[in-house]
Amino acid sequence: METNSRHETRNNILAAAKKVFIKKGHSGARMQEIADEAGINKALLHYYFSNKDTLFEYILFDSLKAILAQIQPVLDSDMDIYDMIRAFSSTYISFLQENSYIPGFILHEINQDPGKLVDFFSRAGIKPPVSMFRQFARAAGKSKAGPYDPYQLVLNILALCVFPFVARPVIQGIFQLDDKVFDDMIEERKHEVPEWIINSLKNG
Amino acid sequence: METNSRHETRNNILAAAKKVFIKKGHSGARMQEIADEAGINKALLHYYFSNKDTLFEYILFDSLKAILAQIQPVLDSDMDIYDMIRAFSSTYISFLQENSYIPGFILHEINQDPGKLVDFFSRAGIKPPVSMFRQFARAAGKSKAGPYDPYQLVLNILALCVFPFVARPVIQGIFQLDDKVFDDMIEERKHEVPEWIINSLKNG
DNA sequence: GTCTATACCTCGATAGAC
DNA sequence: GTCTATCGAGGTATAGAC
Repeated sequence: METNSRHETRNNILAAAKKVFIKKGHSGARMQEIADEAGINKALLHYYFSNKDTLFEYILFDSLKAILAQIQPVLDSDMDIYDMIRAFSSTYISFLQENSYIPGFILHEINQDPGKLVDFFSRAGIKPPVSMFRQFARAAGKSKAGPYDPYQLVLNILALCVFPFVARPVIQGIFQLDDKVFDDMIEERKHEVPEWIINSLKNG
Repeated sequence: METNSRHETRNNILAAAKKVFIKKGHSGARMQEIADEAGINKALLHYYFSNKDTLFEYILFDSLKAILAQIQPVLDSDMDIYDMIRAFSSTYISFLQENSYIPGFILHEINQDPGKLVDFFSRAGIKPPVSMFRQFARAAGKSKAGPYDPYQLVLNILALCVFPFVARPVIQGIFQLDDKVFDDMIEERKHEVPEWIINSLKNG
C-alpha cells in the first residue's frame, strides 16, 4: 500500500513534469506548476526529486531515449535503402503525431546546453547511433541509385519528418492553415516523404 | 551630441538584447546580462525600455521581419518554379549562415505563445505572405511537372533549408560531426537542396 | 542620461508538525 | 509520506542623487 502509493505519486510527478517541461522548457517551467499538475504541493515534489535540475534531466533524458528508440528497430532490420526510408518515415511521423512537442523540446534544450547530450550518452548507457550512418551507407551501396552523401540523406529525412512538428504554429500562422488541414498534410507525409526522397535519389 | 549618444546607447541595447534573447529565449534571458552585454546597468536599460516584455517583443518582431524579408524578393520576381526554388534555397541558406540562431529562437517563442505571431502581423504592418503560395502555385502551373500540393512543396523547401540550423547541436552530437564537416554540408546544401527538390518533382 | 541603492516579488528549496 | 509556513537567492523594476 505504502510502496504502491509512493510509486503512484512518483509517476504522477513524472507525468506532470513531462507535460510542463516539454511545454515550457527548463527556464520557463515552474516547480509550482508541476506540483499543481501532479495534484500535490511543492514540498512533496522536493521530497521526491530534491531539485529542479534533477527532475528536468530525468525528463530530458527520457525524451531523448524515446526518440532514439524509434530509430533503432528500423536500423536493425536488413531492408534495402528504399524500404528502410519508407519504414523509417512512416513510423517516425506516427510517433511524432503522438508526441508532437518532444522534438521542439529536445532541440531547444540541447541548443541551450549541448553538454547535456554528451551526459546523456555517457550516463544513460546509450551509445550514439553512428551505426545509423553505416546502415544507411551499406543499404545505399546495395541500391542502383548513384552515389550520394549518406549524411545529407539522413539529414534530409529527419528534416522532412521532424520540421513540421517543430514549426507547426509558425507555419499555420504564416500560411493561415487550420488544424485539420495541417493534420491532414502530416498524415499524407507518412507516405509522401519517402516517395519524394526516393524520386530524388532515382534522378540524382 | 546628446541625441547621437542617446541613439548609440539605444542601438547598443538592441544589439545586446538581440544576442541574449536569441541565445537564451525570453524566460532564460536576464536583464542583467543584457545590461552587461550593452556595457550599461539595469537602471539605464529600464530607462530606454520600460520593461522586459517590451524589449523582448521588439527583438522578436525584428527577427520575424528579417526572416520574412528574405522571402519577399524571390516571390516578387516572375521566375519559373525551378528557378524560384533555386533562388530561394540559396539566398535563404546564405542568410541563415549569418543568422544561425534566429530560426530556433522564433520557432521556440512562437510555440510558447502563438498569439505573438498574430500581434506581429496586425501591429507590425506586415501581412502574412499568403501570396507565397499563390506565387508557387502559379509558377507550378507553368511547369511541365505533374500536379503536386504547393503547401507540401513550400513546407519541404523550408524544412530542408531551416532544419539543419535548428537541429545543429543535436545532429552534430548524435552523429559525431565536427564544425567544419557540418559547415561544409550546409554550404553544399545551397545548390543540393533545390536540385533534390527539382529531381523529386520531375519524377513525381 | 547615467549612476547607486533598494524596494518588491517570484521562485526554488527547507524546516518542522502531523 | 504529506502538509503549512517560511527562508533566502535572484530577478524585475523604481527612487533619487548627480
